[in-house]
Amino acid sequence: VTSKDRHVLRSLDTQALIKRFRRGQEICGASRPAEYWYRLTSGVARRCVVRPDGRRQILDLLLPGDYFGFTIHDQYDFTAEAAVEKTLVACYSRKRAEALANANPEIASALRKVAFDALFRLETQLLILGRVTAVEKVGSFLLEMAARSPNGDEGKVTLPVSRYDMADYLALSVETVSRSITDLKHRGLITLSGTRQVKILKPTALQEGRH
Amino acid sequence: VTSKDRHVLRSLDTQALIKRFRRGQEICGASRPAEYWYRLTSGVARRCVVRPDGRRQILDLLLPGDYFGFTIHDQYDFTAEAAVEKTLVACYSRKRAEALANANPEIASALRKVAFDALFRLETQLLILGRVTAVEKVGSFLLEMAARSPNGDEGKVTLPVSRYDMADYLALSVETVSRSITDLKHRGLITLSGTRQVKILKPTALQEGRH
DNA sequence: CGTAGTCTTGAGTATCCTCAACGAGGGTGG
DNA sequence: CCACCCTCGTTGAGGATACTCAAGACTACG
Repeated sequence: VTSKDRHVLRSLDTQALIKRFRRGQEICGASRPAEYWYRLTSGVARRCVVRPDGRRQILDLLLPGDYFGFTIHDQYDFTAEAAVEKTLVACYSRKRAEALANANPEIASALRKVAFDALFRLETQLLILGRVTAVEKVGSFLLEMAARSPNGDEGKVTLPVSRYDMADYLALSVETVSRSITDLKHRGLITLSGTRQVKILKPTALQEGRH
Repeated sequence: VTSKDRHVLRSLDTQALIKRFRRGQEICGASRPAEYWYRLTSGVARRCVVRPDGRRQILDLLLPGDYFGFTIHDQYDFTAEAAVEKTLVACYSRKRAEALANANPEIASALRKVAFDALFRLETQLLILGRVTAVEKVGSFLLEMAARSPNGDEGKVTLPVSRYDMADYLALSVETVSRSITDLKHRGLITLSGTRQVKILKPTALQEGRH
């Protein structure tokens, strides 16, 4: 997604509805008519489903600039919730956005690209979930967050979510997530300041994971 | 994706290149220029990547009618291979397809939908990977294959891939996949005719998984 | 200051991976 | 036609890993 695409899509903003959510509030719910496409403006949100066994699986972690809500069905097949206070979301009427896309090829092209972007996020998460050990999963998660953070290149990351959310994203138990983090800390691959501030010291070793 | 969308996209076929692949042959390779979008015409293909530890992860299983090759980057970030003999693939020049989409909103809309379709396949796989036990994963895999097969409603499925491919799709070892299948058989949830012909007897119990 | 939610650590158990062996089927070549 | 090889599929045994249940620290907030 180029900056030009982002700029083109801003022309939708005149029609958009900006909504504000508190932590834990539902942005859109499963099995309700899929009226809108969304862009996260600020804050953090999670897109999740509840599995037959009652567990929650987070399908996507939304950071500012991310588009979501794409579906082929008439209803959403997921629930989206704000993960922090003061989460702002731009809501685009699907009908109107599609009409604009039909009228303007540039918008259609930009829309395609943000959809491919969502595809790429899902692939990345799939690769993380496919890893064997818990330490590998948590390590890859930290690296992905660093890659998606604005200032992540330096190795400093502020985790956008709680350990519980990390567990539901990685399909692990909270305890295992916590243990993996302390393990990485003891092995000198990361350091912590508080529970959310992580500094990545050895990215390549994090990627490998196995001791 | 409606039949109308499928019909609209067939107008791209006049420009398409139909290629034929043997089992195991590479359709497109990682880190090569992403020139084409693809549609699987007949046969089966797998889209996969190799992880840092040398394992292979299958990111998507392509059945007839599935589109693939979408990426935001200039190069493919995956490898696609035919999984059976006589696999036919329609290759659409990305440039020309985009030009046609820009000229014709109907094509652009249909293209969006097949991209959302790919997104949905990925989400489904993510949900399967997130399940806890191996039996649950294999069970959900069988159900998904039944859902995607033309005559799967009856509960009869022909598995399109080997146990090894299933293992790489589910991020399990081959042995565990095999054991899970015999387990499901002993518990009376499925029956086998040969190794690839599965009949699903109790779909709901398969979904639950846990004994 | 108390309470609720978050985070961490411990102990025991169930699950899955690894290594290993063996059987079945399909091709090839003598 | 048969021996041979190769891939695929299954089963067994042992060890590593993650889950569950449980309890205790830390934090934020009213």
